Amino acid sequence: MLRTSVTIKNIADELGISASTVSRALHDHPRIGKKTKERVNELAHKLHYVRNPAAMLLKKNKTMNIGVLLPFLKEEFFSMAISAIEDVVSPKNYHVMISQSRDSFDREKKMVTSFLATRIDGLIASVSGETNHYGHFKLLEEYGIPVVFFDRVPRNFEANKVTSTVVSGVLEAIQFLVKKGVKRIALINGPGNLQASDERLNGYLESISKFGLETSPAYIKSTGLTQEENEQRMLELLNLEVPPEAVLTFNDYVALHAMSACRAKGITPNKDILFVSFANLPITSLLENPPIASVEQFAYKMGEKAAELLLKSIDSDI
Amino acid sequence: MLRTSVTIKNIADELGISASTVSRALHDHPRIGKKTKERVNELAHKLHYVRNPAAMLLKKNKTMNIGVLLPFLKEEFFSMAISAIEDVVSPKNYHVMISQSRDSFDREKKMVTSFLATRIDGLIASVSGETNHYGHFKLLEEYGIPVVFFDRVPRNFEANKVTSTVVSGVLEAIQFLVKKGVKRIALINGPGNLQASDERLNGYLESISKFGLETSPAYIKSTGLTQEENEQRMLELLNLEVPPEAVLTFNDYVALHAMSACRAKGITPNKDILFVSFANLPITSLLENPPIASVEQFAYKMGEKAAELLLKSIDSDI
DNA sequence: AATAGCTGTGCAAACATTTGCACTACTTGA
DNA sequence: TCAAGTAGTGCAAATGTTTGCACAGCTATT
Repeated sequence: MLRTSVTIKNIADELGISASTVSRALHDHPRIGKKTKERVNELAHKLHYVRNPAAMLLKKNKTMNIGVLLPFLKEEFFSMAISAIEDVVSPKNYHVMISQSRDSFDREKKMVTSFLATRIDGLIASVSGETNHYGHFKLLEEYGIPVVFFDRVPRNFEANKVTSTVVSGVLEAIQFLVKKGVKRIALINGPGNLQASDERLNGYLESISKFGLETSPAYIKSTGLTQEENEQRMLELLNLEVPPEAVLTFNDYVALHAMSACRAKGITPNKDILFVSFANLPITSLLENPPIASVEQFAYKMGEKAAELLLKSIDSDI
Repeated sequence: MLRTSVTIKNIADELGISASTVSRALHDHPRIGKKTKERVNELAHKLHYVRNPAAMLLKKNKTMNIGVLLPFLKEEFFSMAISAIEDVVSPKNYHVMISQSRDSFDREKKMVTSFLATRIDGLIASVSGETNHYGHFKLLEEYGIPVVFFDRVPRNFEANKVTSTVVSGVLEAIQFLVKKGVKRIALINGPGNLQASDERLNGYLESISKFGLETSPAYIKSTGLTQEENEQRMLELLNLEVPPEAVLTFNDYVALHAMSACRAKGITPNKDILFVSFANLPITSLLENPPIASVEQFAYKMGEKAAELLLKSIDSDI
C-alpha cells in the first residue's frame, strides 16, 4: 500500500489547530505555547513527518544541496575529499551532489549548467585539465551561488580557493633525493592551466637552484594527464642521452603510469630510477616498489576546508 | 550584481501573454499557436530560463534526482558504475546524488532517511557489508520510491536486482588454474549477508567438485572487507600446515591486501602463490605481478543496467 | 442565420510551507 | 472600569508552475 506523505495540514487537522501554528511549533517559535509544541512534535514524530523540500525552496530559495564537480571520482584523492565534504556538510542537513568532468571542458560546462537548473546552494569544484576560461563559474556567482575551488584551482580567476602548500613539500622531497646522492632530477608536470602545475614547477625550480643541481628544458615535461601521454613523457625522458636519475611527477597516477612505462623498457622503477610524487594514495603503498617519497596533499583536510569555506559563504549570502 | 532567476511570469509579461500560455508553449502543447511557441522559446532561451524545480516538485512530486548509495566511492568498481549511471540518466535530465555507507549499517540507514527527506525519485543501492535487514529500503518503497539493488544485493528481500553472472566466471577462472596444474585452491570470501558471497561460494564449491580438487573448511575464509581483516585471513591461510597454491578472493581489493600480507612474509604473490580475483580494476594492471586471472564484473555494464531498470520503474510508477 | 466545431488563449485553483498582520482572551496597573 | 500589554493562535498572501475549465473569435455545415 502506497503511503502518501504527511503534510503540516494533516497534523493541524488531527490536532484541531491551524497549519501556521504547526509550522511555528516545529520551528520552536517563542509565541507558541509549550503544550502545543509538545503535542505537535509528538504527532509529527509519530507520523514520520518530513518537511517538503519543494515548498521550502519555493519560499526560501534553498535546496540544501551542494554540488561537487571534479575530474574523476575514481581518483582516490578526490573520493577522500568527497568523504570529508560529506562529513562537514551532512550534520548541517546539506546533501552532496557529485558530477565528474572527466577532464573535459565541455562536460564541465554542461555539468555546471545542470547544477544551475537544480538550484544548488553552493559548489565545490576542481577544474578539468582543459579548462581555460571560467564563464560558467561566473554565471553561478551571478545567480548568487558561491563557488569554492580546491586542489585544481584556476589561475587568473578571483575566487575562493583551497590548495595545498606544495612548494615547501617539493623542497623537502628533493632534499631527500639529494641526500641519497641524486643529481639529475626531471619533472613530469601537469597541464599549464592549473595553478597546481605552477606550484610544482616553482617548487622544482627553487629546489634546483637551492641545491645547485643540473637541469635542462628536456627534463621538464608537461602532460595532459591521460595514461598514454603520461607514459609517452616518461619514454621521452628515458630516451634522452643522459636520462634523469629521479623523476618528480604531478601526482601518483602520473607516477604509476610512468613506472609502467619503465617496466615496459626493462627498467625497475624505484631501483634503477627513483620516483617522487604527490598525493600519497593509500593504494600506491600496495606496490612492490612504491615511490620513494610522496608529498602529502591531505585530501581529507582539503575537502574539509573547502566545505567549511563554502558553508560560510552560503551563510553570509543570506 | 546579483541576477535574479527568470520566471515564466517574466516571459509572459514581456510578451504580453499569460503565464499559462507560456507554460504550455514550453511544453509544446498542441493547442498553442506555432508563432506563439516560437516567440516564447526564443525569449526563454535568450533569458536563460530554467524551470524552477521546486514548483515542479510541488505539482508533480518529481525531483528529477536519483540517489546512489554504495559502500565506498574510492573502489574503482563503484566509481565506474557511477559513471555508467550518470551516462544513462543525465540525457533524461535526471541528476545523481551519491552517498557512501562506508560499509556501516547505521550510516546506510541514516543516508536512506536523508534521501527520503530530499524526495529522490528512485534509488540505486549496493548494500553495506553489515546490512542484514531492510526496513529502511522498504520504507522508501512504501513512499513509492523504487529501489534497484546492484552488485551487493540483499538475500531474502524481494526487489529489483542487478548482479553479475559470477558462477560461470568462477568455473572458468578455476579451470584456468587447474590447467596450470594447481590442486589446492583456497577462497577468501566476503561477508555472509551478501548474495555475491553466496555466488562466489557456490561457484567455488561447484568448481571443486567438477575438477575433483581437494579443499577443507580451513581453506574457506570469510572477511568483513577491512584491510586488517583481509590481511589476517591471508596470514591464516599461509600459516596452515599445507597452505594453498592459489587463492580466489572476493574482489580485487581483498586480493591487493592479501598480496600485501604475502610480501610481508617474504612470499612473492603470483609467483609463489597465485591469485584470482573479481572486478578487474584497471589499477591492478599497474602492479608488477598482477593477479593471474580476474573474473570480469563489468562495472560499467552493471551500472548501466541498474540505471535503465530504475528509470523504467520510475516511469511505470506514474 | 443558426449551430457545431475548432483554434488560441486566459482565469484561477492547487501543490506545502512560511510569515506579517490581526484578532481574542487574558492579566496588570492606574 | 478602562487602557495597555501579552500570550496564543488563525487568516491569507506569497513562492513558480501546471492544468481543468471557460470563453472569444473564427470557419464550415446545415
